[in-house]
Amino acid sequence: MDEAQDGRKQRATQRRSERRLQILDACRKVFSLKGYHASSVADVITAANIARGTFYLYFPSKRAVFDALLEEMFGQIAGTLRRISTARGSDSVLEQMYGNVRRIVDVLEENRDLTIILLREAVGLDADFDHKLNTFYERLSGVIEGALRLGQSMGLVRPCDTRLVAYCVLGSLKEVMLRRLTSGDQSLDRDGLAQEIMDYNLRGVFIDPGP
Amino acid sequence: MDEAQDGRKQRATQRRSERRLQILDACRKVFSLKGYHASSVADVITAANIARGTFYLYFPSKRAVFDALLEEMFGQIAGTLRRISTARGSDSVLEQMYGNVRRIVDVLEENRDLTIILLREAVGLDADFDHKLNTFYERLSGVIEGALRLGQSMGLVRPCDTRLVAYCVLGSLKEVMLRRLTSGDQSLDRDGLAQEIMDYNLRGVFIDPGP
Amino acid sequence: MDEAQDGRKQRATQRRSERRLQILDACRKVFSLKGYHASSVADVITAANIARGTFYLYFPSKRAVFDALLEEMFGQIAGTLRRISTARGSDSVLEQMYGNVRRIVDVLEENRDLTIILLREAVGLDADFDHKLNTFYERLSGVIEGALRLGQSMGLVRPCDTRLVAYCVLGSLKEVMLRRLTSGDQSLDRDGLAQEIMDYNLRGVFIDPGP
Amino acid sequence: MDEAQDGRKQRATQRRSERRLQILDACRKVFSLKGYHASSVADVITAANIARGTFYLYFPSKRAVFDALLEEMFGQIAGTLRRISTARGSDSVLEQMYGNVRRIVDVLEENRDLTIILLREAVGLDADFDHKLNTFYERLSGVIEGALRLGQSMGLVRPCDTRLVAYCVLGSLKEVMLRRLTSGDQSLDRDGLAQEIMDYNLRGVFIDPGP
DNA sequence: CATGAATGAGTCTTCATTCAT
DNA sequence: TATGAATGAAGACTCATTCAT
Repeated sequence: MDEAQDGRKQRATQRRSERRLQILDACRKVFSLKGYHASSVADVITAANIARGTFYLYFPSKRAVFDALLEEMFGQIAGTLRRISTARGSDSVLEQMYGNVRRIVDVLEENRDLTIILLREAVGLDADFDHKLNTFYERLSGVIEGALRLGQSMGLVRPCDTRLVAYCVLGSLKEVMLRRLTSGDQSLDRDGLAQEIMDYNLRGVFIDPGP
Repeated sequence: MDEAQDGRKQRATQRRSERRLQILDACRKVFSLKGYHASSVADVITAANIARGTFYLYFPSKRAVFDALLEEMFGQIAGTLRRISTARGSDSVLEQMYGNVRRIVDVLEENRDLTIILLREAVGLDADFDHKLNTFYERLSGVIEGALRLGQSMGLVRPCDTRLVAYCVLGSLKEVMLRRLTSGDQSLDRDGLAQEIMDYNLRGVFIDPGP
Repeated sequence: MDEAQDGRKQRATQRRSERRLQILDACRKVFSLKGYHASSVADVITAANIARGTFYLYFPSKRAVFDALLEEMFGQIAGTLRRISTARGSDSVLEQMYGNVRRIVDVLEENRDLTIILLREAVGLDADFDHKLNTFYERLSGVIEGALRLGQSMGLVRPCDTRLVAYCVLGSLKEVMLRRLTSGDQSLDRDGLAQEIMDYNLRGVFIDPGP
Repeated sequence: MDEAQDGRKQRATQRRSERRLQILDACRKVFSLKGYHASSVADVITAANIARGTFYLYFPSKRAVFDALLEEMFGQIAGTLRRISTARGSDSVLEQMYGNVRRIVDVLEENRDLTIILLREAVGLDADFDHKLNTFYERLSGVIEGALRLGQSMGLVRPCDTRLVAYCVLGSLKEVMLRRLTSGDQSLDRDGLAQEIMDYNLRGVFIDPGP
């Protein structure tokens, strides 16, 4: 393969990936506005300013776009999580936990559109779709469960059904963020929000009246 | 009106309400299997073994059935909740709380189909639908928030953003129950489940390492 | 057959025909308000305050009612027409013609509902229906054509294609009455209306400028 | 935009308008055969030999086609009418009138399908539909009324209620043409037909027996 | 690569008519 | 005779996907 060819191919690949991003951007906007199911391919191509056929040149189906968005989101969330370190010189465990929660809140708020899509779009329109979304949450709760197990081994987390509690943690986060993002209520700043979530998950709501 | 007529009318009313239940049952089954949006009226009438027109004789639209199911569910849940009493001779506060959680778990498990429908139904396809579902959850979280406020006034609940924490509680319950009901994992019995949920919501996951 | 039986039968027949009239009345009202096609059997039985099945006990179909109304209307119109008489002592031919037109106007205005139905409801929803309505108008134009022929033989009507002109007469009457009844414009009284129609049909619109 | 693109666009536009005409043609045929209301979209697409979706690609609804046909017809009719001129050197007033009637007859006969649709379509099934059709005839009778007024000011038309007489003229034309087109009776040629209609409308049916 | 016209299976809902009671 | 629950064929319209240009 000569260099001219090589260069041409690279540029082509680049153009292709730009186009892809353009479509993804449009979908993010459209889906978050009307919801995945209510958004038609017509909406998408209008927003992306491309022809109908072009859409199918970059994605095999409407659902494939959703998959890509899902993947993107998972990557971002996973990327923010830091393993709790007990190494000498590290921040306190609580501080590290708070950091994780805070960063997740940041990611979700900064990807408001995507987050709303994820939290609202539930299962039911097609089996494939169901499976993808389910898997996504399973992966998330898997990460949380791992953290809980680690915490237990470090004596930081009380004995509990880690699988079940992971779902609790995931569920509380989902519900709070969905309400926050869709209601637009920003009376609490991100710090406060992260703190409340942390407090709730770490300590619950109870004040032990004592013996 | 003579007695014969009276009797006929009564029987007619009864038959009518039986038919209605038959349709509701079919919808519960179908909706919980495929989801509300993915279920067509055709699915429903097949399951109910009735003619297309008969469906519309008992419900003005597909959504009306959903409304009815929603109402039924809310009634059941609301009916299980008991106000925490500190009157002399009452069970301990913790026991009363546990009772509430346990009864909710019971209701949800015993209405598996309905619960699954509620927990997974997508928003976004129909504004009316969205609104109904939203309102339903708002009512639920309102109940929880009221309980938290009461708890605070009784010195049982720590100071917190009750609205936000109510969403946390709701979210954790939703997620756990959805996973349990859809995965079919019954490794934990209902008592254990209620206990875990209680522990999580009351005490969080943390063991304070102390000073 | 004994007399008791006979009496019973008579009373039954009478009840039956009363019931029939009650239904016809309701149909007249309903059809004239919404039009035949837009009126459902449900509308009719509500208006008649009878059960669905009862309707089909007295009429084999919705269209059959329309036929009956049609017949009734034709009878009334035909009944108003008087043969023009040239016998000594009769009113003048013009006066007799005016009388006919005037009586038709009366009948149509006094059966406003029925008239509107007839004039508005056109063909197109079912072949049977088409045929009935067509026949009705054919009978009417037949009567008019007969009158024209008679007029010709009496030297009162100019030579013309009587069939075609009969349609013209019928058409002009239909259109004028439809507009009058549906617009509610009563700026002209019945006398004036009849006079204008007569003038138009007898003399046309033209003033011969002369030689 | 380069020339190749330009050419492509032009051809596309042309194909589009051809398709549109193909559908309009099919509708004309189908509607005139069964009537607008009785014709289903299924009938139309069968006749046009296109897919269901294609129909909705060119027209937003079944009624929209009707609107288009209506507009087309009105344009044709309005286009045939010539204002009566009394300028020196013009044809005689009678000849000009005859010309108008004759041309209308031509248009109606040459658009047989369309004419039949217009003349028989039922009102009452759809308010929008009713309104469109009504407006159409109001426009037509408006044109006629204007002509009558002009005639009066020129001393050609006798004093009369121009509005009412306009309806008479319209009605007579409608009825005659409907019968002619649907019965297929062509015993009279177009010249004779126009002459009869003219005579009827100008002079009526009467021979004044004189004093 | 890009286009957009064409497709057709699938959706909810209506309503004249029948029939067991 | 009267009832009204049940029927099911038919209707208009949507939209993800394909494919010839």
